[in-house]
Amino acid sequence: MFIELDLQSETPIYAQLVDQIVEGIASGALKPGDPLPSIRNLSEDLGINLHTVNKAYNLLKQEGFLQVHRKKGVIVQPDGMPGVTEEFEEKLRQQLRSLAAAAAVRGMSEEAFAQESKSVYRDMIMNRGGEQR
Amino acid sequence: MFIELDLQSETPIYAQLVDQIVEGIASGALKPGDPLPSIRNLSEDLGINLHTVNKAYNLLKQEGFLQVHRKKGVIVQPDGMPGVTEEFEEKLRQQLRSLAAAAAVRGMSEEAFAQESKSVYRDMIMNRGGEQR
DNA sequence: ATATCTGTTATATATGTAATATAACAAACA
DNA sequence: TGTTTGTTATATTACATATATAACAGATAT
Repeated sequence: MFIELDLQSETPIYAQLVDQIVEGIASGALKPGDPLPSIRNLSEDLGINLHTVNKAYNLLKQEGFLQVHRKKGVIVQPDGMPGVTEEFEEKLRQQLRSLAAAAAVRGMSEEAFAQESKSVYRDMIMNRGGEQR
Repeated sequence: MFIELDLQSETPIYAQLVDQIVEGIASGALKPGDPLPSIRNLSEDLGINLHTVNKAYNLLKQEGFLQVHRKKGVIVQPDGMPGVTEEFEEKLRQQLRSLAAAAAVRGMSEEAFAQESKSVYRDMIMNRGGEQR
């Protein structure tokens, strides 16, 4: 796993972990069934506390992106990722609204904003095999 | 001004204020030079503390979206909004990356994501006169 | 069986942010 | 001369973040 933390950032450490793991799954670097480091291992590798990693793993488990077994440890959800729920759509729209407003006020056009969204999505997916969806 | 606060939300009150004012400017509901309610008036209207409104106004002033005068009170930036700086682009990309990853993992396609971005932007601008940019 | 590693849970503590409550000050205005 | 403006200062409450230990029970390997 390639996790880089910015301890000076205003975004909490646990949130950075969540983001980067989700991005790892989206990019294909993490595939369904893949094991993740144990809480203690990862926390030690990153030089942070056990509970910070635990919080991130639990959030991802609650969202359905991870499974946590006594046996297998922590693995990427092998039984299909959660889909586009109405709840997620609503959250997505709300966040996009905030970004779109800030962009529009600064003079960024609708096309530029949509294009930026598109290329960010594409850059994330790029090096993924053709096996998904 | 049409400000609606969700006191149960996990997004801070001051951030909700910032968001909605920026959206007001983006949508054209607030035009350059338009006055905003005084700190005390708005805080009383919304039933929140003076300092919470002050914090929001100050952030917007620092970003260049508002001007604060002893004379005129608080007004929407009349001398041209800040443009698309490199700093803003970077922040925008980072946030879009997080959203795009969550969308991709859930199976939302690149086109659907870009389309969502586009329509959210459009819905925000809709009822704006043709006077901008 | 014994030691070890897993996630899980419980406490406690330090730090920072968010939000509130008062209070006061100086500039501008009617 | 009051009144309203933004501004600043202080104090307090509540909550989130992150850390430090400690212990427990299930699972695994020696």
